[in-house]
Amino acid sequence: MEDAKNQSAARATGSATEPGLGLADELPGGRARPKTGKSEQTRAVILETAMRLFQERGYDKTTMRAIAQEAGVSVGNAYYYFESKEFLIQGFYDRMTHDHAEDATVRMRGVKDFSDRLEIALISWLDTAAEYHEFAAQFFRTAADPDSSLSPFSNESHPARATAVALFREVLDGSDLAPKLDAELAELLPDLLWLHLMVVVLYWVFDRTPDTERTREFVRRSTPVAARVLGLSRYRVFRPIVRDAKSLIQDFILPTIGRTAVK
Amino acid sequence: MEDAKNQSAARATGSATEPGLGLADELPGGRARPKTGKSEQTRAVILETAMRLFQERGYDKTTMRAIAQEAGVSVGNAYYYFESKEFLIQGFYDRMTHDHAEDATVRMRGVKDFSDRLEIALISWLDTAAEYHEFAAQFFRTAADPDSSLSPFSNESHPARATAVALFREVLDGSDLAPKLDAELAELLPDLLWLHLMVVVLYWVFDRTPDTERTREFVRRSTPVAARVLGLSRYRVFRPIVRDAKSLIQDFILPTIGRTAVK
DNA sequence: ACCCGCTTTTGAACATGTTCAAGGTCGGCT
DNA sequence: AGCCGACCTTGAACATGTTCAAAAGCGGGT
Repeated sequence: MEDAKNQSAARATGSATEPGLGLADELPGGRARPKTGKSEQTRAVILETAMRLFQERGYDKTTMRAIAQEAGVSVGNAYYYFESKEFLIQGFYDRMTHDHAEDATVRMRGVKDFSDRLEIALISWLDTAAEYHEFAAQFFRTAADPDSSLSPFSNESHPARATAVALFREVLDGSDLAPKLDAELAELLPDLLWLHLMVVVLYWVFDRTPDTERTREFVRRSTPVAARVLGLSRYRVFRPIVRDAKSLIQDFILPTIGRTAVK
Repeated sequence: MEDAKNQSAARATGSATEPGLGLADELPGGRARPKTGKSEQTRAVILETAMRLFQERGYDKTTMRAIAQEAGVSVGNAYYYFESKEFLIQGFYDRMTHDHAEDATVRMRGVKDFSDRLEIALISWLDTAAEYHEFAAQFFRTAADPDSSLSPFSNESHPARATAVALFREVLDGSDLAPKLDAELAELLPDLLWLHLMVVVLYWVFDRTPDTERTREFVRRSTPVAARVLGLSRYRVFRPIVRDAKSLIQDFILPTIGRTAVK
């Protein structure tokens, strides 16, 4: 559990932040390394090829040899840029998060009702992720490993989560519910709504209905309930229970998922 | 996603129900097959050996070759009894569920307060699972695969879940809370509490504190909140929201997790 | 005793993720 | 030009889960 971290690894760092179309024109005369751009390009080719093959054949059926061959490089070269096969998934993760945030923002424009905004954000995720549902299960298995850096919670260095949480902050802030809420609670909500998305994702992964219609219905049904619970939270009677829930979330949930926004 | 199910597999069926000490003395002159007991014994030896090695070295570090060698059989023979390496995990799963139910029942004896009973049941699970925490992560990754028959929800043929749900029914029924609850809600609760356990398990898998102290604290803090929410549910004001939540659970949660008790 | 068919067992072969020592490329320095 | 060192690239070798055709028990019918 504490080993296997000292081989030739330690390469394949950073990047993975670009949605996929980067060509490294930026920072022409960078820090201290020449950075011909050639290297970045090789990396990009490998990633693009992998993502395409994953989508065409699924994760398990896509071999590293096939990726290397299609990308026109050697197997070892792929490993020079990506620590393991799993790390190639990161590409999807980042791209999806980016696309989702963009799409949801557009769709929410003009909508004020919190429940509606939340539903839009979640449905938007389902639409964005739709084309990957086929092999999402295999990808999910990997993401569930706490030791993997691909785990949605835990493991720092995940700007994707920050992007997603920011989106949910927008869901809340742009709604008519925001001004009515307790400030402290409002502070926790973006992370909590992201957690709601994680639950939806879990549901979605297991969903085998056509077009994941069941998950969509689940979203349509659960968002109004969530909205209603939040709406009620400001009444006096609930003061104590809201306090409990808040501290529970603050002390035990957020610290575990990477405290994106907490101070 | 729909293939690889027609090879030499289809063996390695049933069983996996015994906590581990079965020797097949029962049913001496069984149905139609001789069933020397030899076969069952080989299977048992392989399973026991595998479980021991998993515990000693972890899941990934235990090779099928090592299991076979230690068990004194050939690799192929292990595959004759177990469809894959993952299926060996089932042994743990079943044993733990059994031990947990037994231990929790004893510990709850005499305790009436619902919150206390729930806490006992959950802490009991943590104690039962403690020795496996080391390699639980690796096991968890497998369990997260919707296509795997080891997934805690979905995939029928899991008596373990029924056992666990029955335990939580006992948690509720033996408490002072039971008579105060709406009958319909009470019917859903066992499954819901089992879901609570699943959340705790998720938390536990990611928990790296000594003796998983953080998870224990999480349990101690979350059970009173759960109890309070349930206690409140019988008041009139909440009628509508309870109704919403109930139908949400009934229509979307339970059917997905294998409707252990629903009718 | 012998053969038949079934279950059980074997071990070599296969597939695929991963490693690694060796070599190649390239920009700059002398 | 020629060399240096860092960065890239290669492909064979390795580790391990899995398959499969063949062989080895084994029980009963003749």
